[in-house]
Amino acid sequence: MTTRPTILDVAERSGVSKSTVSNVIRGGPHVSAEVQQRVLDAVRELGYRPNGLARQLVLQRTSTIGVVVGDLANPFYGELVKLLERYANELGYTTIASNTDGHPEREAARIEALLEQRVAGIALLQFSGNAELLDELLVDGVPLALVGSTDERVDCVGVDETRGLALAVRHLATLGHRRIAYVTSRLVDARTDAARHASFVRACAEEGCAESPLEGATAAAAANDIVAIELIEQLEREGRRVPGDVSVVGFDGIDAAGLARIGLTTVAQPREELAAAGIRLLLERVGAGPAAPPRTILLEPKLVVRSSTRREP
Amino acid sequence: MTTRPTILDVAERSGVSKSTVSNVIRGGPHVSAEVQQRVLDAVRELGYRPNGLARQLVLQRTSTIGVVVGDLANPFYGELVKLLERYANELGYTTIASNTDGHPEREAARIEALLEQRVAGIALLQFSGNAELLDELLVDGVPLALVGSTDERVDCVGVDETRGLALAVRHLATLGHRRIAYVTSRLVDARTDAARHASFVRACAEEGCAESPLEGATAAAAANDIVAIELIEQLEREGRRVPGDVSVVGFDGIDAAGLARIGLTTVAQPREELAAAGIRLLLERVGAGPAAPPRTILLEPKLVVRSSTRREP
DNA sequence: GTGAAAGCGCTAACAT
DNA sequence: ATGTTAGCGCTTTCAC
Repeated sequence: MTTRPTILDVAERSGVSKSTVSNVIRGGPHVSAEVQQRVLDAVRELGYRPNGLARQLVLQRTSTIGVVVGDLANPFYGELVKLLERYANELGYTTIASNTDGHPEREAARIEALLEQRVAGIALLQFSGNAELLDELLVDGVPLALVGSTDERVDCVGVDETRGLALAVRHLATLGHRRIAYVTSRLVDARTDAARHASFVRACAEEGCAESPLEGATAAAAANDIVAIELIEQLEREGRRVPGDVSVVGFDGIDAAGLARIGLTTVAQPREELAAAGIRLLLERVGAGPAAPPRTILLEPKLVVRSSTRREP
Repeated sequence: MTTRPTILDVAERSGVSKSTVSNVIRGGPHVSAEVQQRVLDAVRELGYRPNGLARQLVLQRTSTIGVVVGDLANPFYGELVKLLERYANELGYTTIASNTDGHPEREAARIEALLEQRVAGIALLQFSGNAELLDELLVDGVPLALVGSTDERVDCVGVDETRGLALAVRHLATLGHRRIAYVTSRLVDARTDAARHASFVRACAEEGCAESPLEGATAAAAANDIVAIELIEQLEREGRRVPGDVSVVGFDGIDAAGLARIGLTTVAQPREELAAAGIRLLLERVGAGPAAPPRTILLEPKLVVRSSTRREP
């Protein structure tokens, strides 16, 4: 046998029809114990493995969900993808993760590929914000969930960015800082960056602080933890100590931030909840169809104070 | 139209047969420019998207490769998965990444699911070493590639662990260290851990060093960078400075190791080459069939000296 | 309780 | 150059 056994081979070997084999494999009804045993034996002897492709084709639905992420090497998203897979698995779904490296064209291409595989739905992790693409997906009725960013038109779960940055800026203001820089990098997706920067500006206004260039600032809020950690590197290379000369606060709450030698004060996102809600939203959408109104879930971020921030002398 | 258009709808709309549609879609031969245009128009107007499931079913082969990884949240593997996907894409393949959390049962289950999806092959990233499982896969003729670990029975690409630990131990010995600890953690897969520990022991013998418990050691070699970084944390929490009181060297070469505040001396693995060779090996196996003898590619690790190691006073 | 038959959407000979 | 036809492996009525 050079080719894989099919359901027909199992049927032949156990002396029943393929419908009966199908019934026992899927735990269907109406199978006598004796026949069941015969079929199971044949399955084992033949090393039969059901063809998921054929099954999904005839069922007209798959239990695969696509996960598209900008940068898998960013541990925050690596962990999110991992959690998304775990929760999906618990509900009987598998995931296909696709990395876009932050390129909108790649993003569109990966989504297209996912759709050709007829995934049940797609979780978008660092969505580029490409409105045209989103429109197409929406008119196509593709079940979608934005995780970690928001858009009124689709289901999404994210952290309250406004509140997160308010937490960060207030913390800095309480420590006496008044001139605060906002720092980002190319690796932060535009959408997230825009949201955080806007929230930063608002928070500054509320707390009586001013956004300043890094050179003149006594503190800095970074777009995320990776940026924050790189910022600390850069600052210290230039001879400005953290937190001695400048305080730094990050966003996300990656593990590395908690290392004693890093000690990054940061606004932590609840990763487990983000993933759990993302999957829940997505699968509810799969069930409800495109007509149901989109929902937004806003989770509470949490300020974790460590040693990268201190009172302005 | 509540259901997705099929190739038949396109055929009808453009007034040709479905084979012709198929021909233009796959860039097949024998299509007049005029018909081609008509078909393309219909595709666009209908928003037709080929059903990859159906195509793969009839083609009897898929262009998906499965990637099973122990811990996606470990940035070394996150990046590896990302690179694997990139190289696979370049060759016209897509990837499905599955996380096992290091559980052998989950590993077997995820592989089974991948096989039911009829993936063309599987890249195993932190393989548990489950010999029974490996046997089954081998007799089934599943194209396999071990990335980052080795086994004579299958294709694999890894770094020369023996050489890597020799580099680490020699470095430490040159600095005057004689009592060296080997440190690991539960999160390191057993297979990798065993290989590295064995290499460590051999290197110690060659360099005239002795493996010592951490308490009495002046230096430590960690199973990987994550362990090394955690070790530094732990050591300093206990009041032993790094590298003042004890030198630490890691393995892998993750980005975090290069941060000034971490400054971890480590044995770096060439990630790009690992990924590129992994995909190449796997796809060549897909082409060559199970009969071809397995190949092992051993890449050279590189010692990167930073500030976590120094001369023993 | 079990089997026969009709597809799911597509590709690939083989006709025309 | 285009159409016809026979499946790929499976699920699912509907008979028996």
